[in-house]
Amino acid sequence: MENDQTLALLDFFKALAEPNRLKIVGLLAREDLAVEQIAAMLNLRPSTVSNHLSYLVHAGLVSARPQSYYNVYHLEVTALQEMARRLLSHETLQAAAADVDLDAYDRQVIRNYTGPDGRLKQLPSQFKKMQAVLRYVVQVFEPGVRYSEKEVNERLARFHDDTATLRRELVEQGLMAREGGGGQYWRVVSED
Amino acid sequence: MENDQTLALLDFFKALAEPNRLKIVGLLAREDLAVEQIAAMLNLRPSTVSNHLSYLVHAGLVSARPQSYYNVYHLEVTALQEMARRLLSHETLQAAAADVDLDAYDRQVIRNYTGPDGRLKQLPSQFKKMQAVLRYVVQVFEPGVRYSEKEVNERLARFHDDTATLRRELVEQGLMAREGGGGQYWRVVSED
DNA sequence: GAATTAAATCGATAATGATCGAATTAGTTA
DNA sequence: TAACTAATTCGATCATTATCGATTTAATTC
Repeated sequence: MENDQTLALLDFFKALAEPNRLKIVGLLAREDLAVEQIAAMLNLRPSTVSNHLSYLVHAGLVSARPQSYYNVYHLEVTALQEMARRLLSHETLQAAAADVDLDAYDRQVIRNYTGPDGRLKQLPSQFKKMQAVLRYVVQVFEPGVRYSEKEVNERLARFHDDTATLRRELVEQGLMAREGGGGQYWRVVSED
Repeated sequence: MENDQTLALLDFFKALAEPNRLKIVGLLAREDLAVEQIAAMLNLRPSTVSNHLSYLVHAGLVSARPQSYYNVYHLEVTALQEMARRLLSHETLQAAAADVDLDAYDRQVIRNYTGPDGRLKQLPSQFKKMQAVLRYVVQVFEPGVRYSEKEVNERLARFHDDTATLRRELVEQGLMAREGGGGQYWRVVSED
């Protein structure tokens, strides 16, 4: 997590992920109310309602206005709609996974399929795992450099004897490209 | 609660109100993933991830597609945006408080201020409570009927001797209206 | 058919949170 | 100043749930 944006999003969801708090928001959508009034309507003790309201205030969905010697709570409709609007954008969700270790699975597969010499003990039959292996081996090719088929095979041979399969899969998965018919290969750089 | 719409809303919030589940959604926003992959990325056991995914599936935010002999999970972006859009409408929130006892607070105030004879022991000084009392006493007037000031006082006297204050407050709070200067009063019907 | 693999389910544990009553705070009325 | 009122905070209890390891299920590979 770590991310400010995402923490706010989490507080937002936590605030609304409880039945009585949803009801409180529904009541405040009609009119401003004091703790005592909400407590009577929901048949809860004022201390309980106070606790619920603290979640809503912390999420910025509700504000308290002192009036004479009690507090009147008010729904911040704009804050709520702002959050909802933010949910409609794709970047918001991707940011939630900002600090996740995206390569952890690949490393796990590599660890299982390579011996102490760094060579592949075998080629995975599973699609997922083959992809992880391919993303690993493709790193021996420099972006922007052209390689002959012989050079490609030499480099792939460091990992496994079946260089033909590796080469074909690399092209099929779009990690490398080949000039039509000729012997020129190069690494494709992903846009991620 | 009881309400289908609201229950779905609650499941939606519950599904997203947990840090690791938010991260899973963020990961699935990039690409479809299998349980094992997610588990490696988040450094959690597959059983834990499976549990989290069941919440997301139940909320309709994620779907599972069997592929060879494992499951590939997919983010239902449209379902998520549909929920977000629903949040932007006011009716959705009001529906959350559909089955709440809106008059519970008023009854509580009336109970505290009336004696066994049904008369008011005193008039509340607090604004909130006075409003509750006024909503109570105004019910002795029929909607659509016009009353002289004398008739108004007679009816209010059933509740308290200070009929002048009650009459003035009823008009001030918009619960009754008076014809300019003349002695004609009538009950105002609220739109709620 | 036997061994392997991914995922789900189950049982247990530890952490979080919903709720209440009691005590405290702060502002109000008399 | 004293008594009152609304709200918050505190301490305790009970329910929910996040997590793990072990077991089970189902599909795959050899």
